[in-house]
Amino acid sequence: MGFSMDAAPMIETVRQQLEDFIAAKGLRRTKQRDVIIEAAFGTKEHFNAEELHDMTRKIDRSISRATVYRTLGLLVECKLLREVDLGRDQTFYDPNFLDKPEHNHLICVDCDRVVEFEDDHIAIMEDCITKRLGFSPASKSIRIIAKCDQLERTGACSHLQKTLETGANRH
Amino acid sequence: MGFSMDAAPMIETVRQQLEDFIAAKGLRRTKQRDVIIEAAFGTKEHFNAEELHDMTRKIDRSISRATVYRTLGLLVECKLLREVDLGRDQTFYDPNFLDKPEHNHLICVDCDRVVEFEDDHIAIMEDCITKRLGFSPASKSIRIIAKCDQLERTGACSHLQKTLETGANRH
DNA sequence: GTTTCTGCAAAGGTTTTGCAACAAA
DNA sequence: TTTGTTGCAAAACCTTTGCAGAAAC
Repeated sequence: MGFSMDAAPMIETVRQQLEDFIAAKGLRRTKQRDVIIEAAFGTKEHFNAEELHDMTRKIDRSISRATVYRTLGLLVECKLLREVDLGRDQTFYDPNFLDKPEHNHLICVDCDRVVEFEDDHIAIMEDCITKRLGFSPASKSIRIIAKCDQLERTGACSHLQKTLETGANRH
Repeated sequence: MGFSMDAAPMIETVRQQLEDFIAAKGLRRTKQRDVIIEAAFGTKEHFNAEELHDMTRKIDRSISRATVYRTLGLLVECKLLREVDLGRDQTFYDPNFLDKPEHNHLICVDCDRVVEFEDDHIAIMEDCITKRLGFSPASKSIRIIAKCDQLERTGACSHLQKTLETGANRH
């Protein structure tokens, strides 16, 4: 659940890109960094540091929280991973920006679902606004907070059901 | 600096709105809450809890950090204040949503300036996207990260200068 | 062999909370 | 008088960091 079928080729791309970054910076490739990448890009879900730590420990129990935090910094720095603000307390990380560099997020207040979406008009509008204000575009993050139609209509939402059953996404 | 000339009438509106909220919930009006409101809405700048605590202590030195945090929660709950994510570590609060309920933020990576803007097209687009994905709009937050044209062109930015001189906005 | 990396535990910074005294209604 | 509120200090929480040993080059 939550794991992509075609994650394997993606992970090779990621590994290569990190290796280049490591070489350029005179850093070292380690077993821990490989495991953390495997965990981080073996899912298409967003995760926080604690969740990634749990995922890595399923592969190698000895990996420490500190190493997870340090590697997350590295992965963000070399642009393999992006920080996303989902309106929760911790920093979340999104492994899907390699596939879809321009996507944004809709967050449901009812069922906590996070839906990714792309829209070409947004980029154009962002350009206009930025220039109008005397700046140049650097990046953007559009977060839409929404209410679940399914819940409103039927009184139940499949995602909320799932969340309650598995205890996932609790915060 | 950073204080609005017509803050006084605004504060009366705020006080009234909080009073209604307090009455409806069976809470109490206190000296501390009055002071915190005076500080929070006596500026048009965004602030974090620590900064608001400093501002209140200029009016009444005895007000504690805990009360500031608790009152911030109250003000957000009754929609007088809104939390904004400026990409920094702490939560910031924006007192300008009463005046401009639909505004968004542009944040400069060069000079840390935060510019508020409104744009009617955004609301329309947000509606389209939300409905397309099977949700109903609840709220949105668009954050544009930009680069300062002034700095790029002239090698200096008035805001950056000011920031360095006064030590404001440091983080 | 040198330099980077790791795990541990401790520290850092922000926000929340338990509690006894206090103030509002 | 009752109930909500405050200030203090401690706790909780996420994240970073110092250090000695281990691993990569």
